[in-house]
Amino acid sequence: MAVTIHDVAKLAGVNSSTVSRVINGKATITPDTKERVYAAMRELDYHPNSLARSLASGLSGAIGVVVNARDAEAFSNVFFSRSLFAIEQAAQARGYQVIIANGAQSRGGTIEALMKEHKVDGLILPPTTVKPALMDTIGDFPYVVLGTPDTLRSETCWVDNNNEQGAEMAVRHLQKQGYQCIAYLGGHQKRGFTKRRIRGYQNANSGTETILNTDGTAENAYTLAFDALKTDDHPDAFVCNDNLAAFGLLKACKELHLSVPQEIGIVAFDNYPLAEYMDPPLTIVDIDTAMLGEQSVQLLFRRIENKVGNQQIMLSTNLVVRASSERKAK
Amino acid sequence: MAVTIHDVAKLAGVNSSTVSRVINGKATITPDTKERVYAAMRELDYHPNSLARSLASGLSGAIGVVVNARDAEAFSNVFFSRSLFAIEQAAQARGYQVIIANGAQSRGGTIEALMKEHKVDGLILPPTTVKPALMDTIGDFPYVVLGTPDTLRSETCWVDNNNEQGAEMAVRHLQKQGYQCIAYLGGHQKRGFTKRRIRGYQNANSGTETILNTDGTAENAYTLAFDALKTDDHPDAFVCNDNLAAFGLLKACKELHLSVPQEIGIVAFDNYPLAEYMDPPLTIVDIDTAMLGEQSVQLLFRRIENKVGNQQIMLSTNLVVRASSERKAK
DNA sequence: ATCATCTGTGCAAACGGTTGCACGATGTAA
DNA sequence: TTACATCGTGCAACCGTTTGCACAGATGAT
Repeated sequence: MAVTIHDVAKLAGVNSSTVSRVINGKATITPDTKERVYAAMRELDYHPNSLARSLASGLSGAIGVVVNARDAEAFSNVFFSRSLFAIEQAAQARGYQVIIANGAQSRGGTIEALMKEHKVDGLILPPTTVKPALMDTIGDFPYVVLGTPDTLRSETCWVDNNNEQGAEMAVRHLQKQGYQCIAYLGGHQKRGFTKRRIRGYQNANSGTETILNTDGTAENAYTLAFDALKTDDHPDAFVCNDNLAAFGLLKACKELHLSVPQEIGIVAFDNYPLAEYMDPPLTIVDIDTAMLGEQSVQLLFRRIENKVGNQQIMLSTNLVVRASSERKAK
Repeated sequence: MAVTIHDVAKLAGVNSSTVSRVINGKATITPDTKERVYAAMRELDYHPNSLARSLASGLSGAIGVVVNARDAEAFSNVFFSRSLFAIEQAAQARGYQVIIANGAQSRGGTIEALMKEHKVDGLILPPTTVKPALMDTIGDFPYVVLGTPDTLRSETCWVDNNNEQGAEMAVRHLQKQGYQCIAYLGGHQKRGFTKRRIRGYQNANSGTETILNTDGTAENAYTLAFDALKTDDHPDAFVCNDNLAAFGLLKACKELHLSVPQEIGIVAFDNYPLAEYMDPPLTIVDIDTAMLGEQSVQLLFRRIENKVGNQQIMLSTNLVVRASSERKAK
């Protein structure tokens, strides 16, 4: 049915191994022969069967991106999808396919299946999957964790943005703007990156320490912020764990007639598309998700080619200053 | 190196073809034999090589999801990533892998490569790729378009939500709430789904027709809405093409001290995570992205199994009524 | 008891490439 | 001229499955 390498070989008057070598460019071939092969390929509209290729070469030509999302909302968070965009781009540039696999850990087997059934040559994993059991089965199969694992931090291979540094930067910025009493708002305490952001907050904070952890919703952030702001000695600035928290906070400020940034300063993590349209526009600790995605793929390829051992890459974050924290500005 | 079907066969004392039949369950096998094979598989921790399997069976066991995103923002739009979540889920339930491929049309070849190199058994395509040239090369390869193609609408296979009906529903709802002069705000005119929403708006609208197309940004929506609302006989309600447009509109209303929903009613397409936290919470024409994704995969599988010809599936939308359009409520 | 049918399993040929080895032709140095 | 690399290509084994065909033994009908 489909045209194979043998058909091309016959038409070009050479052996199929020669065609293979022309395609892969690994051997020296007479320009004349090469031309005849190319011509035959063109004439027959030949496309090599990647499955046969993979079987023979032992390489699937794909990488797997594992996600751990319960629902569509978790899956569609900007952090993840922006990184995925960069991952796909970098992989495509190297001729690799990207396979996404959600909820891979739940059945306890999908990650293992992806590797052992030779569906992928390497994996990009979320930090939550990093557990001793998995690391045992993964052996020296190439993988990169996108984020900092809570455990086995120094023995695994990962790429992350520096959340601690980001929070420190946020606090220092607020301090420079003259805010005195800075609080931290939002995020589940149990999540690693929240913990690290809070640590950064604590490192840089010199005033009273106020940490208001939420369940992750804007609603909850609103409630907690409202209560905190009602008190007499309320905080005059907040570092928010994400845009949702900042959104709840803004609402609370509005209702209590506290002006932002005059009375309350706000810096939030994550640059949501809406952040700059908020009222006032939000100052943001921006995570370079594109760089994060790209670096993770590059590192993964180095691992696949066995050029390096486990490595850790920490990218720094950027502060995007907007009106919500610029006291002098207004 | 890796354990193969032959190792299992040897240990179980049978032929490898028997092992294959046990795995695939297509033939009748003596319970006793079956048990021995399973035991051997367990003992050796055998995982069938999917590449060899695919080569022999001619099926890759993967579907490709093609996207057309220039940048990370376009890629991470909630519509797409929510659908992708559902697609992945439905595919996984059938034991299929999901491969994502971005910008596949640009090089003019990636879609073709995915099919002709046997990387996928079927494709989910964005409407923008549907052009006569592609349909020629795609032949009877299984595919489903996620959205309504602008061309070849009746000859292609697609799944979409009923944008026209959604807009009609929005207008009728606003009319019932007593709004008289309803405008349409947002969206590029050239995009198919925007056109269809506008058609729905026109179908149901009985007052003056006002269509304010934007470049897609909240900024632009703000500007256009501001100008429109400054006039004496300004609209008293808007159907917004997306949440961003609604966001710009809300800002304009606030600055002009027009209260929502008393003076201005708003309904917007797409249920962004922040929509219900806005002030006031937005009434939404909700698209069931999960259903959209699932239906497209189910249809694709029917095509792969050659059970059906090209089909079109149109899903209706739901109105989620919140404060932004409930005049009587407040 | 005989013959036809059915069941479970083995054999071997695909599936469509890659690649180590061999070998003739050509080039280079003595 | 001889001896020895080097280069380009063919041969054939191999990657790990699936599957059509064959066949022996069990089953059932007559």
